[in-house]
Amino acid sequence: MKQKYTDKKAMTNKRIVEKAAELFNIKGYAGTSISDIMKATGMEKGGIYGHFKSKKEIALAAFEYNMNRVFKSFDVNSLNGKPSAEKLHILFRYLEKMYDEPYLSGGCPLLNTATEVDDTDKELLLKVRQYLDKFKRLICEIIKDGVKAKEISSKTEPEEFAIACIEIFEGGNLLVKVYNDKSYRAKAISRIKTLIDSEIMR
Amino acid sequence: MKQKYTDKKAMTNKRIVEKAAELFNIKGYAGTSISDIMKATGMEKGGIYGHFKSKKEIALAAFEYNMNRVFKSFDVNSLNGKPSAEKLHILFRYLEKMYDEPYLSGGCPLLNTATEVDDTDKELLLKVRQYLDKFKRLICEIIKDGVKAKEISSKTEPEEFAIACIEIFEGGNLLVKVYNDKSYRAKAISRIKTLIDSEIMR
DNA sequence: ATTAATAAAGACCGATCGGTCTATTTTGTA
DNA sequence: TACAAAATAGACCGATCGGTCTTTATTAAT
Repeated sequence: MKQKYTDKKAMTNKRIVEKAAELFNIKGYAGTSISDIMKATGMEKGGIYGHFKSKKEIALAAFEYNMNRVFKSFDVNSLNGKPSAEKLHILFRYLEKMYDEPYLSGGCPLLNTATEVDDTDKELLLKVRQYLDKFKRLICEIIKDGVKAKEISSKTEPEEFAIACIEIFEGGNLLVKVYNDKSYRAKAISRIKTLIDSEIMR
Repeated sequence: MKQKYTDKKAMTNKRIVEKAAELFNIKGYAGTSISDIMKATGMEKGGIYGHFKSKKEIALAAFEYNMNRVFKSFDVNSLNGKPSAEKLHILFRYLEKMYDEPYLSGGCPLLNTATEVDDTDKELLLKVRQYLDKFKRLICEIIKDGVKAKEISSKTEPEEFAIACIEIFEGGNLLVKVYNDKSYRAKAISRIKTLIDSEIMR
């Protein structure tokens, strides 16, 4: 059977991506070398290049891995039936937990990757954009549902509102870095909560 | 006279810092090589290392240069006598202009530098912290004056408020990068304005 | 057990990295 | 104009970069 080969390949592939994802998120794309990945995986160069054709291919896979790790375990269906404000609150509380070290070291991959590659690598920037769009859409859908259910003022622009939430969140993530203090993220999220409440009809 | 030597040295030093500042802000610390700086300045390696003892010394000077460029031409005294809300509005309008390309290519140096070095270079991170503190203090002082003048509610926490403004601003700067669209900064600033107005007593 | 296919190892490549050192040029002094 | 000092050039260094290629293990099929 061909299954066993494929399994092994997939497992090794995953090991490389996992380790590389952490390195890239901490030291950046330019700051991480193949030899760093070799040390982290315990593999030799030939082994790694049997899985990826270039450093950038690893970086692309690593970024996707980090982003999926953040969002994958969020169950959208668990929000069903809840008021919009609570939905958003649950989302950001979830993110606060996901962004905690050591689960995700190096901070927000969106923030890290965007700031590094925006002027230097279109392909990676596009991937960042895709995931930020996804993040935005998630918030947008909650808002739209809330407006439909007449919980949220119809004057609320879902896109604008989502952008506002994301900017506060990422701004918070930045200050977490600068002051090495997670409470900035918590406070940012509580400001997002205030913003949400101000859009709720009563 | 010794003056002429010193002048020349200072001028060359400035030329190196200027060019390096742009490169570091666009390509990052790890992504910028000495040979990049050689090309940009038209100087040879020996000349550059006559001015700085290491790449990091150049990076430190370059970051300070970028930050001073952003804040230096802001005249705090010009705010005298104006209402607090207008003071803050003037500040962020000023920043919006300063952050426009091509005047400052590569985006916000605070954002760029913090995200790259937070896990890798304590010295640079400290510099970032210093300038972010300065930024925060500037906003804080305006708020405190406003509270004293009974324009702003005494319930407003100056520190918290300043942090909120900075996070929105930097979040906006991040989205400018991701979508390559300056309007995200403008919209972020208009949300900061809304935030300010909500603290004004009427 | 033999053979074919796959995966991984690791020697090797040219290019470039940050940094040093000496030779040369430019500048100021006498 | 001769000399000293300061500034710059550029050859040179070992280390490391990303990437390739051949050899060696490992695994599956016969």
